Amino acid sequence: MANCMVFHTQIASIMEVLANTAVAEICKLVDDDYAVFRLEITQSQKENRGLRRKLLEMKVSRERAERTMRERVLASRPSSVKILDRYRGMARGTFCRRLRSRSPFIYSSVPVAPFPSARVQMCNPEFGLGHLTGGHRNFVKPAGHNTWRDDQQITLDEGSGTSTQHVIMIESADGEAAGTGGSCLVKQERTEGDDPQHSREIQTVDTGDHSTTAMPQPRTRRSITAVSGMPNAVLKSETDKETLTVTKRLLHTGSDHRSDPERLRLGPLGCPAVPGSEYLPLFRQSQMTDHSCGDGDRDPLDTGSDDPSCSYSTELDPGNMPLGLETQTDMSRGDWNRYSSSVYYEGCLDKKGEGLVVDEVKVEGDTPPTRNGDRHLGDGHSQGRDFLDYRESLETNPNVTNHCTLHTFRDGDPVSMSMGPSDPHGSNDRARAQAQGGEATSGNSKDKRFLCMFCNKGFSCLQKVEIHQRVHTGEKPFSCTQCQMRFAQTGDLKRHQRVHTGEKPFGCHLCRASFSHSSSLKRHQRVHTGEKPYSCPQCEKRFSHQHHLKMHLKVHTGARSFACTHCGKSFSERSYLRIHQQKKHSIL
DNA sequence: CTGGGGAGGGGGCCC
DNA sequence: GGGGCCCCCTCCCCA
Repeated sequence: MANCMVFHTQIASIMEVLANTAVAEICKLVDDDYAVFRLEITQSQKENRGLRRKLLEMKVSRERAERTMRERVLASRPSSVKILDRYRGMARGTFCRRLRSRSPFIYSSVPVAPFPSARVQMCNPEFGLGHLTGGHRNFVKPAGHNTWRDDQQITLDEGSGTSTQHVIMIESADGEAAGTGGSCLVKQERTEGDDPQHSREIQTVDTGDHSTTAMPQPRTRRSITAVSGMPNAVLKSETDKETLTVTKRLLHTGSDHRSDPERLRLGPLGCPAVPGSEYLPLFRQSQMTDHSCGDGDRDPLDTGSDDPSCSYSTELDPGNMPLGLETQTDMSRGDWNRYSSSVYYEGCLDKKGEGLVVDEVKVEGDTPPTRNGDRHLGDGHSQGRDFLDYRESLETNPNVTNHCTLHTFRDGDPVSMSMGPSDPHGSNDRARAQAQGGEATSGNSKDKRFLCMFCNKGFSCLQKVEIHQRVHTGEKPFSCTQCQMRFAQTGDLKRHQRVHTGEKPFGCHLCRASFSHSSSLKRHQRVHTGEKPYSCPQCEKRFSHQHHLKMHLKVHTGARSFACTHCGKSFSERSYLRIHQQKKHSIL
């Protein structure tokens, strides 16, 4: 019996040992698996971060590529604004004026004249020779001149090269409405070499000619407290000696977001540093006023939609000169497209002025989704389109606050009024229609649960989302072996290859015409049916072709977008201009 | 010669 | 993958 008890005890102890061993092994396995899982999770997280980083880099690289493209175009245009290296002095009594120019390097009108450190000056030969110092002509606007013309030359004097100065400018959108009576504040900071008597940092300067004329008091006076905050742009010369900090802050948030300087502040279009130039662009934004009531004063180079990046006909109403930086933009002719990226990207130059650093992608969605203007932002075809579509997609984001009254722009866009064959009074663009119709995305239905990470648009399956997102990422995995063109969708490539093969599978059953596009056939068949779905809203004339209507609308608007650079003669179409130049100027 | 209009080519994108 | 729509571009004809 005793032996039996001992035996049982031994067995029990053995069982316990075995159990403990088993538990230990199980725990070890669990720990190992846990470690493996953790490692995998960590790796996945790293991959995710890497992908996000790549995605962001892709965006930035695309943005830079576009900017480079624009810079090339802009570089060929004479800039009327210069930032001088040395301070040349400036007379007292210079007022803050609104700068406006076609140049992309238009900055701020900063009335810093009373200070030796004045560095931003307005110069206009028309106003007479001001104070000549050091070979630089600084012009002071005389009494009686309340306006600045397009052709005014503007000189920005950066002051002495040894001092670091900050010019902070405040203006408000309602300054536009304030007309000439508005004012702006200029905060000027000097970090070294300041004359104590000029150490005032804040000065309120009336933009009107109050010194000589009894202009009404400005309706708006900005508080200097609004100056505080981070500078929106820090620009540094290549010599790294001078820093010009400009802050613009919107003090009045009116309903018209077109003039929102925060939104238009600095974009890739706004800060293109001219290669090889030491001049630093500060702003290029709303000076690109393009009034539809063109009076022929447009820059011949400004060919409307023809010039994707350099078209900023800036026609101001002399009697209603707004204030400060020009922030009004007339998008009535699709000008949004010209600097769409500047609208949606907040950027600033890095310290070396090497390029834009995209801080964030603004998704305010207050940009009119016009694609009727100029879709050519960059290379003349698809590059700009991507951004437009990206912007357009942003507008469809239900999470995006849409402050913009889209119809406001479209009302001014004669082209978009009657473009749709089914809807002669607007919204032929489906995305636009969706946005306008309140369905911000096409994926609100239950079966469209796969959302685009960029625009939140919904799709029914993951693959469709992936294809759609190529719109945003610019990915074009399908390339043509014969012409190196690339496409985001395989169907597009297949269709494109008919260009090389000559295949035209879509034949008209009423005639012998055949087409490579099904839509071309359908469009062609209107020849037989007499269908003219595109009607002019102004003269009730109808067209079978959308482009016909678009061209026809120019008859009403008087738009002449294509100007000859040799004789200045304007044409409504590029082909007319080309023929003219071939015949008149022997330009091929 | 100019410019309005007709028509086709072709890419982007969505369903 | 195909169909379809939208858009821009270009060429051509003709008053």
